Amino acid sequence: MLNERKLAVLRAVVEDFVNTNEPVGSRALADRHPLGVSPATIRNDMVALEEDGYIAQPHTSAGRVPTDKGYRLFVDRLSSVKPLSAPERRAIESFLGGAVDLDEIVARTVRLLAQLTRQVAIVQYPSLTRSSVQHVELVPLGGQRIMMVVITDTGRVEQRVIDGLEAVSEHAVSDLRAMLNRAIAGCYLSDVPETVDDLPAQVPPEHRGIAVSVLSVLLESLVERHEEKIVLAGTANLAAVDFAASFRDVLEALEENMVLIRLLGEEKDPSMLTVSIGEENFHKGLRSTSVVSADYGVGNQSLAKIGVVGPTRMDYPGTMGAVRAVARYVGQILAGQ
Amino acid sequence: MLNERKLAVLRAVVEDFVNTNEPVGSRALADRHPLGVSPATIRNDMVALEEDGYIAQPHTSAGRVPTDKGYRLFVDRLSSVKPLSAPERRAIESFLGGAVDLDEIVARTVRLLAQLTRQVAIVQYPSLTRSSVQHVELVPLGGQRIMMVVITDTGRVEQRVIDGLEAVSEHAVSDLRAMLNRAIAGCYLSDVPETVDDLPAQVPPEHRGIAVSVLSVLLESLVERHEEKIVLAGTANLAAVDFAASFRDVLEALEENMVLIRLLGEEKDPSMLTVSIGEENFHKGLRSTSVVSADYGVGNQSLAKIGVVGPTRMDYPGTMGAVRAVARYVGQILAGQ
DNA sequence: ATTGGCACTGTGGACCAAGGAGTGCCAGGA
DNA sequence: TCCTGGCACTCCTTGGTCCACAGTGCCAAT
Repeated sequence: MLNERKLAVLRAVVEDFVNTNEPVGSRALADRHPLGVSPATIRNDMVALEEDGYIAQPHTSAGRVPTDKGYRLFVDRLSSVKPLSAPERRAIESFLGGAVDLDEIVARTVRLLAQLTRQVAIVQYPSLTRSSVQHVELVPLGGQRIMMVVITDTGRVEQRVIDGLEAVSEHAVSDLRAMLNRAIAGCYLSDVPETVDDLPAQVPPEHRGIAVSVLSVLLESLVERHEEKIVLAGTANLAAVDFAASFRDVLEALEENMVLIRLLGEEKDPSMLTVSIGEENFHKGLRSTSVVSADYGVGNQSLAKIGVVGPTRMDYPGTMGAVRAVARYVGQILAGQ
Repeated sequence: MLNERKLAVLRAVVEDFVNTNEPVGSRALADRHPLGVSPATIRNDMVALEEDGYIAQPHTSAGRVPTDKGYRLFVDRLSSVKPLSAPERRAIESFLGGAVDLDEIVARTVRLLAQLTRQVAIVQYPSLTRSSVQHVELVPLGGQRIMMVVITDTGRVEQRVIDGLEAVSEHAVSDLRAMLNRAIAGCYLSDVPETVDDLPAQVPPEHRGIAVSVLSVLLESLVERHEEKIVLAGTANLAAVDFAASFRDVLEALEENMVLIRLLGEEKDPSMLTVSIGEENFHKGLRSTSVVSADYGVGNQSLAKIGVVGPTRMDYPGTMGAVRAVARYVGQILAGQ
């Protein structure tokens, strides 16, 4: 059905359309690409590609534009991830290397990715469920309140105030702190629930109430309600694009954290890079955008994801290259910390 | 020069233009406002207003549009802050009341303000310099590293990793922790530098190196480099507006934290509400926007600011009412915590 | 299977005319 | 002195027509 040349034509259509943002005609293709055939032949191939739904024409006497299906084929079979140039890689390295704590690493990563791709970048904080507990700190705040601070091995810090409903002594708190740390330091957060299960029993009865409060807040905040933190940058890059859907819809979608999380969460491809094109996106505001995302992590353990949102007519090889490279560097930086 | 009626005309021009987003003519004014005079008279007043630079016409046969100077006069003398309706106030209260920690309070506040004003909302975290230290925690991370966590009375938590360059014992750390807390708990952050000045001298010589490292990081992270944290919401609301400056410029300006900080920082008015209109803004990308900002705080101590960015043709009384109301509620919530 | 030729078709820009909104000015009236 | 109705003028907007252009689909020839 689709011989080599037709595929070459499709590839050329995608590349030209991405460059020019205008429907591309047979003559232009013949001129700019070494296809070795005349415009007429290309036209014939184009009808075939159009019948199969890979390209479409906005109106009768216009050139062709790739459809989502066309982009999909392009990404899957017609293109390869474009590695970054050496200067680009050095720039990444030095830019990310200067970060001092997790917040800064994440903030820099998202800005970097936005700048590199000239699109909207999304970075997820390292997942809590896949991190392990480094230390739990309990700080009496006076009155009946305690602040709990959990520090993970990935540098993430979560804090929560616990209203104890009974007065707590310094002593009780430090006992509880020691016990907690003995129990769960080094433990994966996902294993925390069963690990602390029998802890209240070990607490002297007079402090059991407060221990139960602390544990319930711990579990609720870290495990059950694993709100993933996400940051975003480069929305200004959207202004350069004209979307089929209204701009506003795209911005609105990007402001919803739940949407972003799900956007990155959709893992079709078990390998590193996932691309979700146009109508493939679950959210209707994002039907005219594509999302390129990747896992990052330390070693071969995935901690979270990063991604880029842009128009369907994006430079897929370049974007994929940037996302992959940044994901790798973030992993390295986190490992080195 | 500007008699009562001319001012009334200006007010009417502003109000109508804000409503319709179209240049407003003398006939429309006479119809929609009880000025008690004919269109011809209004026309005469309009030439006067135009000569004084309060209004302008896009082209000869069009109606008038307020200038920045016109808006300024309107805000200063012709309008009054519009209080929120009772249902609106209840909605604020219940929405903000549900927040559990500082992050959530801030996140909810910014969303609320964006929704209320249908514009871009900015909320600054409570300033570190005006908070007092509740507790300092030092956690040995193993090896030569220590994590320092500072908790303030406003619920803000700052953490930083210190690379000690020498091995530290549990014991040394807890000594240092106790000493630090004795010295600076309850102390305003701005007073911390002088308070800890003579602290190293009290440390046994063998731990003095680590004490100095800890103190320098403490000072550097909390006082000198008082990076103010800022969050933002409602950028999608910008899509509904057509700016003189490009949209992209506005979005870019809003992505720069430094710009936002300075935007809120400009305090012209010693009272609660500050309004900065169009060309008054220092940033060129924001020359076609106005900023309404207010302090919030506990008691009469200001902690930080919140604000709204919108087109110069915004509903000033309504926006100012919303900003003022939200600022008050946030203060109350923080006080109650 | 490929190609040059050719008729066909929407789009977009240029041009023009009519309609309308709003103004500035003036002379008359309270 | 101030207000008002009237009127001529200006400029934008809208709609219509026309034309050039880019690109197509088809066909006959190679």
